[in-house]
Amino acid sequence: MIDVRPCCTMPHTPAVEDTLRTIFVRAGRGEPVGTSAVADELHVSPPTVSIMLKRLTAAGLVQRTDGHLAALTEHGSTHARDVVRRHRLLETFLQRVLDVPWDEVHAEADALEHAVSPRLLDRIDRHLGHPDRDPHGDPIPRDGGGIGEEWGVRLDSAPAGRAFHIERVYDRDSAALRYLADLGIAPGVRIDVTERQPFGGPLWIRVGPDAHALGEPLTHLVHGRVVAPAGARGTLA
Amino acid sequence: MIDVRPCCTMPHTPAVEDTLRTIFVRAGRGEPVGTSAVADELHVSPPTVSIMLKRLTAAGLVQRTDGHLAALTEHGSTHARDVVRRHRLLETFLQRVLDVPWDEVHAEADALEHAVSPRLLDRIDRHLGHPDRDPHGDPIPRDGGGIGEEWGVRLDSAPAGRAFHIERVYDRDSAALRYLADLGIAPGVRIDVTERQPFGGPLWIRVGPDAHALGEPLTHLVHGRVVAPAGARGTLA
DNA sequence: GCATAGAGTTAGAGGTGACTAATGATTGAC
DNA sequence: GTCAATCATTAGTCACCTCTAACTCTATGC
Ligand SMILES: [Mn+2]
Ligand SMILES: [Mn+2]
Ligand SMILES: [Mn+2]
Ligand SMILES: [Mn+2]
Repeated sequence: MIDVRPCCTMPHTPAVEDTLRTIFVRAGRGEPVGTSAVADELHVSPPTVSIMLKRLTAAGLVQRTDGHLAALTEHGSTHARDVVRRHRLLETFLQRVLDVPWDEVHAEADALEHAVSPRLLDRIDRHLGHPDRDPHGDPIPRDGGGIGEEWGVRLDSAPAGRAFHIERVYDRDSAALRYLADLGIAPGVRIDVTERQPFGGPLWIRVGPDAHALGEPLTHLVHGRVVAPAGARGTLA
Repeated sequence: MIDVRPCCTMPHTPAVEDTLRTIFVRAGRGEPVGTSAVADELHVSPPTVSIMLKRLTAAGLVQRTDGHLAALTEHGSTHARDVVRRHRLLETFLQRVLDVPWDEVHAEADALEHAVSPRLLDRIDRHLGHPDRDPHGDPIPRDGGGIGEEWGVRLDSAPAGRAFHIERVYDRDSAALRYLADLGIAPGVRIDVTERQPFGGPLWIRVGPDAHALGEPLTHLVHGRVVAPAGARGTLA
């Protein structure tokens, strides 16, 4: 049995920080936060996460809800946001200063986030001019709140015949990011949704002059907002 | 008892890497590498180092000599040099790109050195233009050997009445580095040794127009070479 | 109703890294 | 020559992180 223990007496090890960050991001995306889901993202076994969640709960950083799901307490959120801030600032720095490609920054930041001191992070933030968003369009939390964590509309639920403004692309899957980048899909890009096949069939889009069919898993990674009827394109073409 | 185990089966944890680096640097300075000395530098207890040295010995990375002293094997040297390369490249990057002050880069690099991937290190090296030396004048090891680890003459054994070209300043003691920087003492600077007091008394030096007395511990941190009689100054003044 | 699949947890174990306290070994002082 | 200081090691604990194997629970399907 694990004792109840205030958060401050628990060391913030890499495993603890990674778990907090994962819960924060998954919950932000509105996905259920279960033991196995977290285990998958962290590449560890479910028992490892089970024990970790128990420790985090005892420390008052996590609350368990009905069906074994996990949610951050307010205190847990504060710590998680700090880790997310480090992670996203580092991603931004790696891309802007060292030209690390889009699909590699996540893995590098995952390691570095546990090794940057607050002072160093501050220098990085200043050097970048206090950026708002990381290379995937994810908001960088600030001390005073700042931009929220809202994820907008997922591409697979965008209506056909409308334009779609891409705001965020989920950064876990490196190969998927490379593929999407090849297609020209990135935050800030506007695409047209031309056709939606039912039952998990492909979603047809246009990126500039090029048409592409996206499989369902890919569409789950892209978030943004529906902006205008695609009919406007007809007047241009 | 710890089994004999080839190096490749032993994880290169931060504790392992820090120990290898510390042995490498201490040995490079010609100082005896004992359990307590390493423990002091790593801020851990002697038993912790004792056990670590036993593991490193079993892995074929360290050899114990006569009086319990430790020395790196050739294989151990290879790994240690890699850690030192990461450490010094990071120090250089932090200073040149992020303006981290001289006396802080060591502590930051001590944490980051365990979190940079080979790919990222390569990008850092390229971004810096493959630097030779870190902010303290320490040589950055390269794959093909490169500059050696020689430490030159220690300032306390420089003769009075001669000029002294500073090549390296030992980077462990942050407060000492700050003090020396205030005095204008840094790699590449030339000073004049004006007077040597015996029995650990102060060493008098001139940095440009300013005269300073250095206590013995400080003189142990500065290495370089004796370059010319200080009498040459008289013709200038 | 019951079997099965999926998710979560418990049990048991091993590796790493850290500590304190006690014990050996060497050296230097008196 | 003995005592004390210094150094290294051993012994004994403990926390953390990870695993596999086994168990529980809860839908879901037939
Ligand atoms: Mn991480
Ligand atoms: Mn990101
Ligand atoms: Mn280190
Ligand atoms: Mn250095």
